[in-house]
Amino acid sequence: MKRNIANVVVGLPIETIFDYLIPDELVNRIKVGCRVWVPFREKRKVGYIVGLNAFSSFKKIKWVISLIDEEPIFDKDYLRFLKNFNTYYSCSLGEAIETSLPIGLKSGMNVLLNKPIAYENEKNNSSIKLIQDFSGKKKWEIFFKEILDCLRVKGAVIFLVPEVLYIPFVLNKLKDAGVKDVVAVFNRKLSPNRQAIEWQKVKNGVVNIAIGTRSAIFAPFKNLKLIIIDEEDSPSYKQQQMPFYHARDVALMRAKLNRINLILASPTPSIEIYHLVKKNRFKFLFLKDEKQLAPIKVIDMARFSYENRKRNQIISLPLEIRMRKILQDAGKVIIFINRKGFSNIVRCKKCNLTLKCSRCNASLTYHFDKKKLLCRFCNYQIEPLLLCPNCNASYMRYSVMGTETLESEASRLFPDKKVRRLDKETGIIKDKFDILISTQMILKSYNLIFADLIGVVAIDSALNRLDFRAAEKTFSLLIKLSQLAKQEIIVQTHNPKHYSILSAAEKDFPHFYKKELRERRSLGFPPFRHFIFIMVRGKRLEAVKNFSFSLHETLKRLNKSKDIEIYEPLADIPDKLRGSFRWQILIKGKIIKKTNQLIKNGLRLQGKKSGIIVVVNVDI
DNA sequence: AGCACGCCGACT
DNA sequence: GTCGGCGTGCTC
Repeated sequence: MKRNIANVVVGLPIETIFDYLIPDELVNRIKVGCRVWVPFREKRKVGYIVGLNAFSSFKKIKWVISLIDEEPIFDKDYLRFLKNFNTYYSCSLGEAIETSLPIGLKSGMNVLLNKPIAYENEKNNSSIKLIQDFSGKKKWEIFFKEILDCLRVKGAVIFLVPEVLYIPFVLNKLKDAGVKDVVAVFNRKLSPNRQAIEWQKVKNGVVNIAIGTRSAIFAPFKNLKLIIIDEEDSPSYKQQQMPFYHARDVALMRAKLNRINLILASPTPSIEIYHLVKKNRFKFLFLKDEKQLAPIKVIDMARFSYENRKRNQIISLPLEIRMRKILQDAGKVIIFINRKGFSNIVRCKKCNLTLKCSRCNASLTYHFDKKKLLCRFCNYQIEPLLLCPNCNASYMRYSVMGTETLESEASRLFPDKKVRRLDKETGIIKDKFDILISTQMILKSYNLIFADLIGVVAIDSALNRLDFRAAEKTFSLLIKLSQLAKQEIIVQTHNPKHYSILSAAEKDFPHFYKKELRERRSLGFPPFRHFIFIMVRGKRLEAVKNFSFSLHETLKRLNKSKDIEIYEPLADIPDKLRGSFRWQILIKGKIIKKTNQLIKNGLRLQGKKSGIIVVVNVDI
């Protein structure tokens, strides 16, 4: 029977599979996985063949214009993975295919592909290993051993790094370790041509190693046997655009379909991975090492608040004294401040109570524009308080702090010392410093910048952050900083008893993870529930709000499952970005597939509205 | 997504 | 009358 009907998907948010007639001269050349040019509306578009058939139930069928690839750009195995991907992340198969491809291939760029060699993929027996390494050195020995073992049996490796900056570092490490193989580099910042070349190297089996950022997880190796994810807990593995995939979860997906050894490494593993590893009794290597983490000293700011208020300083007296000593001995100091912007927590000046949402345990934050205190998760909101509801004796402080303030304060305290600033704007600093005022950027310097003393002055803004990972991020931040300090860390906090700060100070990992997991479980947070956000945006606030609330109603009405909770629409933070208002609906679900199905049904029933864009963010 | 079709208000 | 705003629906 002549299979002259091509089942085609396109890179649009449409789930429909379109049928096209295949011209006679192409019938024997066209294969599943090939790209074709097809007429689509009044234009031509790149289509991806996902099936071949002898019949079509569609009447007004059009002809395939031409064939782009003589050999498939994805095989059956990879297509299976893409199908898993598109159901999980609630996008179309066409969008899934296009996210997996280098930029140029979407617009029909020609590539030269070899005939595929038969390769038998072993199924379903992946091993997962988590490495916790403080030195950032010992893990490399394991990486290299695994890589060499893998290459020896003609397997392929994907090595993921969180930042572009790490790629040359890893390449050098590989060279030093005697890995002479050619390596493909994946990174969406490379030119389209370069991306296509690197991709072809993988596809044609010219290389067996791919290194890169997030998108490297799609490297189309037929013989993939090993995936290494360094700094596994880095948020940069999560794409902040549709489809909102997480490279680590995509790795798990690929590992589920083929026999792959997955190695995840971090000095501070993510809660999700820690839980997964413990639950399934995967291998967990805890590498304590000769270089101990610097001791962390906690300063209870409540006890120094009087002096501080009088001095009107961010740097507390004990920290200043310690700095003076270190600087006298020609040592270096880093003052770490959490965010460049402003903190917006509300705290009682006297008893240090911070206002929290009773339902979510998340801190309420003050929103200057609305003049309201609100919880990000459940829409709980109250009028800003003047007096503290706890002690009734003092009024609430709406604090504000930034890096510039600190810089001038440090210069004033130590006029003869070189004060420098490191944040996203200033970039990586090259000149010497005595005192460095730094943001989160310091953690991206791949442990190249050190100091004798690190003062952490605004940890509370990390702790009171508006997301459920606040405690986890605080804990890992302190541990990572203690890798960079030669002598000690001093943490100024109003929450000296908080378990994330206490367990960091005591380097008590099991305690932290146990406590945090218990908390997450009781609140119905990940990893015990999936968080899915339906994000609604548009130019007109009223339209966005109306749509959100109406969609919320529809979803509520449709939902029959006890495993799915749908929360009231809530303005995103910031609620206006690049001229668009953004609202979101949080959905907590036990099973992704079921939850996504409900969302899909809800969106279909709700219909589209002009000027309103809806995207779905799975596993925030 | 992106584009055509179609149905109401403001205007030469 | 008809120009254009945007709401609706479809793309093999």
